[in-house]
Amino acid sequence: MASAATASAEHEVSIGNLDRLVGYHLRRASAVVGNDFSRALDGTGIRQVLFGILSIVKANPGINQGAAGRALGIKRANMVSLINELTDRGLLDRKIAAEDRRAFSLTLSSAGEAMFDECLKRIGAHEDRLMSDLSSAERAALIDLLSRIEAKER
Amino acid sequence: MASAATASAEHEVSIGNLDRLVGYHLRRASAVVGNDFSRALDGTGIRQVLFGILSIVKANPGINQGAAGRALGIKRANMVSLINELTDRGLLDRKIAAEDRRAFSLTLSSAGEAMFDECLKRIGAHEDRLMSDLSSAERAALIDLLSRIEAKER
DNA sequence: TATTGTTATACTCTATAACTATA
DNA sequence: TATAGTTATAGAGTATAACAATA
Repeated sequence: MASAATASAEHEVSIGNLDRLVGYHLRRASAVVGNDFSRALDGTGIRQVLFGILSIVKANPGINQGAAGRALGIKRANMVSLINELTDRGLLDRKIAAEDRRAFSLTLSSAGEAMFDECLKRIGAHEDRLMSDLSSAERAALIDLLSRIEAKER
Repeated sequence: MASAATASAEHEVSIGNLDRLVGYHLRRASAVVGNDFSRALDGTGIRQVLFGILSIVKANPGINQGAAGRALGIKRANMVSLINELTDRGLLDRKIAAEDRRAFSLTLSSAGEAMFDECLKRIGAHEDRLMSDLSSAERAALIDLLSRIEAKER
């Protein structure tokens, strides 16, 4: 006894087996959040990846590109232009690492700190808005479930 | 009293505030699942988007490109080459819709049905593997939570 | 006028291979 | 030899604008 499809804007369109796939819902939910993230940070020029870098540099001052990229799942080759973008904008300071002259030591500039704080404030509001239908226990449970899937990376 | 970071491969790298952001974990988990999806369907030439289209056409025989794209969050312009790819490979049948001569009516060919079944089988195993640390209740709860976030699309 | 499908185009993200300079 | 950063390049995914045919 499948319940009749509720009359929606598009007449009777089912997504079929997709509806039971975690991967499909991850993709869609991630896209919804990503789009709203962009709107929330509109005018800052900061995108999801860039905020990730600011966050990891803030948490690990002096970290180098490779380690930051590894922690974020970004390939070294792709880190180059991202780090350039942030240093060119004056948000990151980059200097040759004392212990390893091949590496760059990254820190947030004061402009970077300010940008980080502004973004974090907006992101907090953005997440609260999108997660408004979840209790705080559900929100924590969601993060826990997602982390357990992330751990399956290979 | 923050607990000391467990000694991991990379020495003491924290992702900072990212760890409390649903959006970050959605991105990472979605990437992990997407990568494993690719490996699972290796050799079929079917990617996540393409499987989505096969699934919706199977569930809604005769649907047109626009409606399928709308249900999947794919722009009409981007549907064109995706549908071409599937029809060129003989997986989809496309014919001018009787009721609206502007539109194409899409159905799975028998090769498309076979491909869908094969993919669904592999995807089932892939999801079971990735979700092996979640109970079935947790897996259902996860899909429910993600659906509630998807509903926030605008 | 609005909608279906189309073309052209561009930007972001991601992936690989080959190079340099240091270790 | 291995690693840090770099360059070049390619393929996906996604976004917009403008057009023809049909509604």
